[in-house]
Amino acid sequence: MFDARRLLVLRELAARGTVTAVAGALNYSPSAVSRQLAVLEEEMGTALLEASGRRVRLTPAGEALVRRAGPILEQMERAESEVSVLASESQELSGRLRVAAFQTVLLDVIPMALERLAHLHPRLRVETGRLEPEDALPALSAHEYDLVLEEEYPSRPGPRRAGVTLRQVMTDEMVLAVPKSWTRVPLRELAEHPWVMEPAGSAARDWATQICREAGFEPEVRHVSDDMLVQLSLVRRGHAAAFVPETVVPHAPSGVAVEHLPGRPRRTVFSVVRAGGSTHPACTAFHEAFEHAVDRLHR
Amino acid sequence: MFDARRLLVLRELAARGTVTAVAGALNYSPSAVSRQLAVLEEEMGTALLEASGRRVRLTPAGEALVRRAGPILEQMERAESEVSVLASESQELSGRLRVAAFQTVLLDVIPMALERLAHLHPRLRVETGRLEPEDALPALSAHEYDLVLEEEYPSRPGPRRAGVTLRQVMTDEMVLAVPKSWTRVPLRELAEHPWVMEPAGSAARDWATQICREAGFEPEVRHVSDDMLVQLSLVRRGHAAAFVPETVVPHAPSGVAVEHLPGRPRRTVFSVVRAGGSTHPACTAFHEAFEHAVDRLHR
DNA sequence: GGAAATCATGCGGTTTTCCTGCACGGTATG
DNA sequence: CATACCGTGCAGGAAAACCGCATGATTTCC
Repeated sequence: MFDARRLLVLRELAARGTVTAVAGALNYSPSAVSRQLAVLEEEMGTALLEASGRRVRLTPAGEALVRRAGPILEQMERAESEVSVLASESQELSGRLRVAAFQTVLLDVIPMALERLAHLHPRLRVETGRLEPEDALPALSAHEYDLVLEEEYPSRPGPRRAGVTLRQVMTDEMVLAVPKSWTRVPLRELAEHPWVMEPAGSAARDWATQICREAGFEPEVRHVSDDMLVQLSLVRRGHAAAFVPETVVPHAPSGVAVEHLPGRPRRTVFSVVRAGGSTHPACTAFHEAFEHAVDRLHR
Repeated sequence: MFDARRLLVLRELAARGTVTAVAGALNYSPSAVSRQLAVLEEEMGTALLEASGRRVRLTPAGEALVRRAGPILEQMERAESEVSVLASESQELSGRLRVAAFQTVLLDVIPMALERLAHLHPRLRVETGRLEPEDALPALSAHEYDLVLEEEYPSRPGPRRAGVTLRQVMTDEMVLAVPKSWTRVPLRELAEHPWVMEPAGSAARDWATQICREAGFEPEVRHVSDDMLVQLSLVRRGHAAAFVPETVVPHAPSGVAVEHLPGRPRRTVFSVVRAGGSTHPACTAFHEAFEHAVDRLHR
């Protein structure tokens, strides 16, 4: 019988294409990954990959094994979660939970949630990191993180994904931030003013652009930043208008005026975990703490 | 993530109750088993077993993990089988197949099947062993054997079991063996003669006893042996009558007369494999060779 | 077309893991 | 109360796993 943990390596290889990339994702050296795969081939009694130029390609047997890997690893994680649930009834929650998030929740909600978690579950070690949305899912399935927070904007449904469980954890009104020096103007009259928006291709940018178009103009994006604090600074100095989530408004310096948008659109924030881990007590505890923090923040 | 192979150890513990017994079944030392379980507990982050007298008992978490173990190990084996099927399309069948059987098939059918397998799949190493029927299933799930042959007698359905796949591989007429010196007599007139039968509690013994009772008498079992050759020797020397499968008749020494039984009852022989391994090419090849051998034998 | 970058994979060498044998402490058995 | 039995620690030796580096092959880029 083979070591199922090696399936993680094989699956990463299928996803990333090169041994070196897998090594980077799993914090191994390339030679270690190469050896792991060689051992897996021995255990399986057949070749799973073949040289293809300077890279390697999966054989049909390798492809088949990758297809089987998901359910196996998911079941293993389900078992782990169930055992942890049973264990948490009689002992303190412990272990490690690695959470990836983005700036606007890292600013306030996450620290508040961490505070509560540290109090309720002192032996649970919660690590956080920032991750670009496109890296989130790969990092999740590579076990680089255990829980990823993502955001979604109205009428922009995100892609539906397999092997993970989503859960909405907060919603957040999107508001308009403009310099106080500007006269109070309706949205459509900002056509002539410069904007600061997030980088092209991001969900926030797409949504912002759409809002402007619906208001009848194409925004002049003079500044680009995915940092809300940078955006607010630009707004304060009179360089741009911006759409920001309500959560960051308390961080807005004086000189920034905030207005509701028509229809009061809201973004939603949800957590993504590997399907097998959705019932893990650490995951449950994080959700509880996160939602508790959101409650406190909204008061 | 934990090493799923340790689930095998845990499951054996659940089935056998003591660390020492597990060690015996898996060919490990008791301290190795103890260590494996301790490591599994570390990997799970919680206790899976607790001391109970001089033995050890599973905790609720341990019980839960055992329940999860079956599907996980089965899926892993299914994956292994699928990979082997793919591999056998492009390369010679290799590896090892451990087969447990009982005497009457070990005498002729198995050697003939081995001959064919050695010819068709020279790189497949087939090992055989003899096993008491009650040890067969535990040995199968402990991966001590990969395929077990069992026999079943008419109107004595065996227990239905989970996690394994059965397949009928031959049927065999049960005949009456008596010394040639005895006058040709119908079954019912053997009431006064001594019998040799298999040990009490075996399926063969139960069936034989039932046959005699249906013929109107209680057999006088003067000799007990599970060895058909011993039984036939006793018959030849005039010490007993016996029921034997037709397969062993060629081994009967002169001096043994064989007669059909009323209704020509047949025993069936079937193979048992772990459910995940039923599609493994080595398993398929064995079935093919076995059935081929049966065909040749019946000609 | 050749130099440089990229990629997979071997080879020492060190650290970690895993197993056996043995001994010890605790528990049932007679 | 002696004896057998069970689980588990502790050396010690064997195997596995990892890294860094070097090598050979291939692609990319100038």
